[in-house]
Amino acid sequence: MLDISFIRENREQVEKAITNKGEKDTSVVEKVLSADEEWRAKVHEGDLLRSESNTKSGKIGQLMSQGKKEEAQEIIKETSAMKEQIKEIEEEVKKLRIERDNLLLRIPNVPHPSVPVGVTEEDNEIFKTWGTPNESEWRKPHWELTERHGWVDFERGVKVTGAGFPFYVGGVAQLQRALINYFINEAAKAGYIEMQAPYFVNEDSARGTGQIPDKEDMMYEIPRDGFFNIPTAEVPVTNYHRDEILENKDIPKKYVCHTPCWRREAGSYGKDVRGLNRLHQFDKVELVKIVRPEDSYDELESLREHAEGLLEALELSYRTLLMCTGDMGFTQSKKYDLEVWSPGQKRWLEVSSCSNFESFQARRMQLRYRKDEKEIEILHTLNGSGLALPRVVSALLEAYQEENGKVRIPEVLKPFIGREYL
RNA sequence: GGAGAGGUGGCUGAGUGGCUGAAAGCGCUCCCCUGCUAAGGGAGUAUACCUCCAACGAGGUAUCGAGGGUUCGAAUCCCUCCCUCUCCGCCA
Repeated sequence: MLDISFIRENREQVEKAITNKGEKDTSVVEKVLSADEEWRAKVHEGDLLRSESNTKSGKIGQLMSQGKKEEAQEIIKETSAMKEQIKEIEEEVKKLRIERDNLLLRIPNVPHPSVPVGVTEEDNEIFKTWGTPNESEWRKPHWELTERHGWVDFERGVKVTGAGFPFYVGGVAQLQRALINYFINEAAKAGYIEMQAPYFVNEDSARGTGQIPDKEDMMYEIPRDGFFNIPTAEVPVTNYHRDEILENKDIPKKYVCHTPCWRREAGSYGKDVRGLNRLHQFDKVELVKIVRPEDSYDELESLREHAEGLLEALELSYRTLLMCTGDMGFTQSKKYDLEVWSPGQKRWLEVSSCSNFESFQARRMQLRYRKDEKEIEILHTLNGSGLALPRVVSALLEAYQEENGKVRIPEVLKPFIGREYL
């Protein structure tokens, strides 16, 4: 959610942001401004009336205690008349407020000036490439390897739950656990506080990070209890400090959290979802930062570098994309995607997405800090995967396979597994 | 899940219809006093929104778990929900 006064003062910039993010109709800005004006006028009208009524009610109290019942009766008549009017205005205020806020929630975050303007993924900028994508023909896709070794059981996953909920068995289960440990350890070294979070969140939390409204279809729901399964640890971890005013000395906050993630992924099919490429449940280690506004872009770079460092330590070739305005999503102001090279599939797989939300999420969730004695300011939030597990696993299996079908264990993971081959 | 108790400011805790945005204490900030230090005195110390102002600032409204209701007027009375605690049940 953008600041309404920011929209008031930077109307053209906001309209341009909407266009650049791929929405043709910018009339929502016009609408939100006029709704806001209407709302403010009504609020003022109500405030004045209530003030008058409060004064009169006070007088009634005085008169009553002095025993002047008749005089009091006079005023009671007056205030009774006002009562209905106040109620009416209050209802209108409420209606206008909801109207304004609904419009406000439909305005996307404004992209940072450094973000390339574009429409589709074609327009994303290749920010950097690390390593050389291995093109050798003999390398098999990971699903052949996992099948041969019995490492991932898709069929029984279907039987027990449904498509997209595989079992990991033996080597790959071990590998995933090793990766999770490695990722968390690295984050801890970099100053992130390790956290374990709930796997369900309530509606307020889903709204806080921007999953609702509009993106509730991505989440699994537990309607009986009013919960959503988390689609990413971003949701519980960022909401951890929702509705709080943090002390200046406690900023920045940096958290690392491993959770399973559930996503309905409606409408996807074909080779995109083959093997481990796209699942309904997957594990991810997530990095979340809550920082001072003036630091957020530096923090985005260090977040990206941290995630890149993990792939480098695993010696997996990757590239980093700077997402263009049209491909970056509603809530972000700047976003990098990290894509690892999958030598068996000969394609890039997204394994991390590092974003700065500026104050967009923090404003929704009233996440603030005391800047000094006089001022309280909205914080900036960021998050990035560090990293998403299944695609790292597939790239790893494919990259570390040998022609005889065996899979070597990367150097940095050996301490966790304790042998040469998986 | 059943029975009972309760949710007030950064914390502790008063407050059962008007003078309570809220006593008192603690904490914190600033000032004063004091050379003897686990001392004393004073002032200040919630958040959001609206209006006015070039600005410093001034004024108003709302908020005592959340939402609704009663009333001229609600922290205080009524209803619903959420949460916490105690006992019982269940349980990794």
